[in-house]
Amino acid sequence: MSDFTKSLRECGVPVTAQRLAVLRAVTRRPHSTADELADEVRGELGTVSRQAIYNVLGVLTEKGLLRRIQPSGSAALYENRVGDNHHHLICRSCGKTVDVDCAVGHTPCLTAVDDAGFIIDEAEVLYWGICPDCQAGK
Amino acid sequence: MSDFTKSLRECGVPVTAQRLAVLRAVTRRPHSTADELADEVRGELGTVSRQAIYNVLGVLTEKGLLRRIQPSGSAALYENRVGDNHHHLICRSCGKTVDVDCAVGHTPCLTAVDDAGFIIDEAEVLYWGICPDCQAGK
DNA sequence: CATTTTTTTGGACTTTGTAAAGTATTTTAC
DNA sequence: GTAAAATACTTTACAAAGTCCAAAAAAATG
Repeated sequence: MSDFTKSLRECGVPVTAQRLAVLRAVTRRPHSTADELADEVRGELGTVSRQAIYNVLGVLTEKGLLRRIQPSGSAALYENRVGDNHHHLICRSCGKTVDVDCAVGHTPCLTAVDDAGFIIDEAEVLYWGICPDCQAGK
Repeated sequence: MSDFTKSLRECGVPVTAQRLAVLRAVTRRPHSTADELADEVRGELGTVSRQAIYNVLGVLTEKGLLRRIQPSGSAALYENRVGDNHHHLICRSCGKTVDVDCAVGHTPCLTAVDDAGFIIDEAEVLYWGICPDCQAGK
């Protein structure tokens, strides 16, 4: 049984070809949009409906197998690196997105903050800047 | 001359009724979507095109008079509190968004991070959780 | 294996945002 | 102030991202 199959079982969701293919696609191409993942999945399975992709991404995100990030000015991106407190660097020029480990290491911002009564479960950090390639004028 | 007029002049952009009304609307209702702001503006000016709202929000954001935040799963939100390094708490349940001062005070995350060669100009932090009202089951 | 639950499909629809061309307003220079 | 030039606004059309819904298919359950 594949690792992905096991993950799905552990989350209590039925195992389908589409879900396995989405998990593989996200692993191959982290920080991809739903549309890009749909292309990847179709390369494996043939025809897959757009709705199925959105359903799968929604379920897997909800179950914590995937993480969704939504940078300003682009569609939502998905990645399978979950469980650690890493953040993202995004290029304002080309949109390239790369992982970056948390500055403080242990959910830094989550603790030292006036929480206004909120129960906080996640601190999402987006660093905006210009990537090396765009600095070089490529 | 109103403060908003002065701000626009200082940014070198022509002063129009629509721009002033958008600035007032954002001040009255920070963390609003373009659509909500359009309603506010129309309450003041009567008919205003959707495109004008988007144009104005774009220009003012670009000039640094407004700030745009784009939480996952909702349209972009705008606020007029700029220039300080504050962040946002967002309720996963009702979407309520409130300001929160930066935990460390001085662009904390911007400095201590492996920047992968990026030139970083902003660290955007979104804290996700459940607001007091939703905790109370309202 | 049959039943029940859940997912996937396919199409239409909504929301959010952008583009382009023409008209109106604001600014700038007298 | 007034006229010319620059800029913004309106209107219409379009595109992208995502959702809704009912029927068909697949997976889980007993």
